[in-house]
Amino acid sequence: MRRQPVVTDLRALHLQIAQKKVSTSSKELADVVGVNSWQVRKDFSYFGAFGKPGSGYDIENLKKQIRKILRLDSGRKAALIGVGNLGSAVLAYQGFSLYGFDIVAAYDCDPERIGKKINRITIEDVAKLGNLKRKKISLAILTVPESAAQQIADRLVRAGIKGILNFSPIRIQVPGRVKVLTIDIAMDLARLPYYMT
Amino acid sequence: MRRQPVVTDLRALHLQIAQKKVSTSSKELADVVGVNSWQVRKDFSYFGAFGKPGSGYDIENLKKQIRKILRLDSGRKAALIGVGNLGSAVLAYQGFSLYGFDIVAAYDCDPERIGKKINRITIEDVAKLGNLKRKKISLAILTVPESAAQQIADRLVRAGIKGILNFSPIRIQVPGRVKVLTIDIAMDLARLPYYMT
DNA sequence: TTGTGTGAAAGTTTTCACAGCA
DNA sequence: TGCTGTGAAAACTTTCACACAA
Repeated sequence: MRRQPVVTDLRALHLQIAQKKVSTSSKELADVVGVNSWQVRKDFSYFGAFGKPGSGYDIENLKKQIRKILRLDSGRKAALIGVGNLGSAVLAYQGFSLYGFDIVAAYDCDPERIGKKINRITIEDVAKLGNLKRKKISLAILTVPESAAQQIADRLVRAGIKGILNFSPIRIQVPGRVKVLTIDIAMDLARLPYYMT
Repeated sequence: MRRQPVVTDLRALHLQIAQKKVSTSSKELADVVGVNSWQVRKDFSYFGAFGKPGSGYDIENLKKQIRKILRLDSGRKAALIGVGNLGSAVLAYQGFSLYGFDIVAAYDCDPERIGKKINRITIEDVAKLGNLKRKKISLAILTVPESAAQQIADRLVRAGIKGILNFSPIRIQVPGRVKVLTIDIAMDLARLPYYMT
């Protein structure tokens, strides 16, 4: 499978909706995300033909199509585990609805935090992770300390989670059917000097 | 230029140092980072020949070489701008020294926060961003709200910053000589459902 | 005329397999 | 023998340029 800049087009579309536009072109989308127009067209062509020659793309329809491609059309639910500074920042962040999904639950092991509310979500005891399945939550955001990450990941897998966004700087081990995406902030920062003059 | 998994090898090396090992092989490194042994060798070969046939790599020497390749050998300094939840989490994180650099300054605009200490760093007034040059800081971590990101980025560029790790979900505009790496958490999460079964 | 969708060319990365050194 | 370093093949991605539909 290929890289997936189609995601970035979703954000571009939202910018154009904010400008009350009804249709757009591959050139306009490309300018917003910083690529070439034929890259946008090629990426779309991999999944189908959504535009009209001469007039471009209907924004509402294109948005619907991209959401379908990315499987963001069925109101995905996510849970966040570990409500420290990083977890709180992610919980408070408003940008998820843009992509058609919501963080609907948060878990922590600290009794001080359990029961408190952040952004309308009540923090639950991590012992209750088992209820993820009942709540039909399939995505997890893992913002726990490194030492707890693997153990919590195991429990997430048992609770039926299918995708994990992992913020701890370790490679967590999961069965092949579960997709993990790791964000290692220190490693990302370490990449910068190589590209600096 | 090519992708840069050499960075991930640095972490693997540290794990092996923790195990008091003196030498290692491409196979061992590959297992830790989750790739094939010939991928590790090919990546190294792009920069030189660091190993000995039959016996593998001397860990201390390899670490030195990788740091040199990634330009992490000259004690790089970084500043963090925006000490909200996300900024605090990054400041508190201990993992940067692993890659040979340090966050040595933090800035915010909130008078409540200015003067406070997190992880031995005193938060300064964002009005004093100009002193980055004097402090020989060349990297910045941008954890300010989306609305302030471009404005602060402009000031970072004027203060001589050469690389920015940007956590706001916008494409910030900088001169070509400045390298920006953007981490968009919502977009990363949006990528997951596509890969889920 | 304008702007899509795509086939073919160029460029890059990944994978393989093995010669050769310690 | 054990493990590196690398040339050559395969796979993939990016770029280009243009036929054609509205």
